[in-house]
Amino acid sequence: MPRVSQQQTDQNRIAIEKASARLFREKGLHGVSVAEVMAAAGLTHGGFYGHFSSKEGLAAVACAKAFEHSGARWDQHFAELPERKDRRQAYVEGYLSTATRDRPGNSCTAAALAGDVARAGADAPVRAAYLDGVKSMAARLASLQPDAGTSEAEQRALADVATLVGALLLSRATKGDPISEALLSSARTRLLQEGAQP
Amino acid sequence: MPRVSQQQTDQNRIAIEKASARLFREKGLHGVSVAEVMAAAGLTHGGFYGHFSSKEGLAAVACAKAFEHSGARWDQHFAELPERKDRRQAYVEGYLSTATRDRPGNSCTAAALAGDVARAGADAPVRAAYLDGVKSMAARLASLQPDAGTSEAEQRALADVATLVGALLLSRATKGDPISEALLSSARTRLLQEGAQP
DNA sequence: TGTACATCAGTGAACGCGCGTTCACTGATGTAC
DNA sequence: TGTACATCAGTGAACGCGCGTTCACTGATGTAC
Repeated sequence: MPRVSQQQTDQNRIAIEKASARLFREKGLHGVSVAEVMAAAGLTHGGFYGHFSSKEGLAAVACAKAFEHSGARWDQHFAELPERKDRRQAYVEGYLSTATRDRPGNSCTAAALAGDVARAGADAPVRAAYLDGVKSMAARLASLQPDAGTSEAEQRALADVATLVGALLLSRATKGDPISEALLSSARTRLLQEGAQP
Repeated sequence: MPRVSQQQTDQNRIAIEKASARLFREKGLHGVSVAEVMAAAGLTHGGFYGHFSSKEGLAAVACAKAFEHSGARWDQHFAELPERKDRRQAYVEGYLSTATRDRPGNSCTAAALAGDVARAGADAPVRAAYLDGVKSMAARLASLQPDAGTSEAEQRALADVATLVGALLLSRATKGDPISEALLSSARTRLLQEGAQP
């Protein structure tokens, strides 16, 4: 069943992006094969290079889409929470939950890909997408600071990002031991105390 | 030149462990081949299975050794710093430095392997070694709290670990952009402020 | 609107390559006398 | 102490496998008339 309508082609591309955004977060950039991504999108592997120039290229797109999707979800959620303090609490508690820990394919891209991107070459396309994503996450957290708009708020937001990402990753890596939950809870405590201060 | 003395055999095993402890941290558990590890130890790949039952088995040993080595280095360093506050400051500043960021093969194992271990199966041998390592790192941080010995100190130590690991990983993943240094510096600020409190 | 045909999205076999692991072999080591 | 020989650590070729990527092919799509 070759040659498919333009509309179907677009849908297929979106399906590839969606599947890879999930699978790369779940299994890592080198833990998923092109064939696996294509199968998850309901296609066969040969058609991949009609949509993307390489697996590396897809990684960059998938990373960007994953960040965008999470960001949009938070924006929607925040629309229902007018108070800045409620937003911050919802963000921190949602992020540092066992539900988030147990669904890496569907949650924070910064945490899921940190290790892989840290090792990616300086010219790897995924680095730029990841950098953008981290910046937008930091900007979101800065906007949730009581003194949002100041450079102190930006600074504190960066420390928040580090604490969130570190706690989530360590919690995943130690899952099965009580320390996994303890890491989430102690980071939650620190961040919500921190948020109460100027 | 086959059959080597017992002493040489032991040295070879140590060389394999040392090389893998560095390479796994540098390139990830799946980013280094058995042949690469053996070559770095000055051997050929075939002899590997005389020392270890599998690559997975080596990963567990290498992870444990990497944690032990770092721990021992800090213990030595702390011997010269009698004051708890100086120790904490030295630890935080040493950890959150660009030198540490730029030498992943030689620094924090918890940060270097977090992503890989988070994705490793529940029965992967490396998980237990990693868990032990994180616990000993948390214990070290707890001993540096002003109220060391209390459960609050333990809690705070876990949040410290999360912040350290997150900041280092994100700093590596965003290297090349000023945010990389900003992440280190803002985490440093938070942790040293935090240390000043009860 | 209907028809003829060029286009091209997707298929699946094939490629070259590197991987983890196995194994027959080698010859210095270490032991038994 | 010296000799004969069994042991076994390390070698390097080979295995089967899965990967990223290529490509000849297919036949519905979309266009030109």
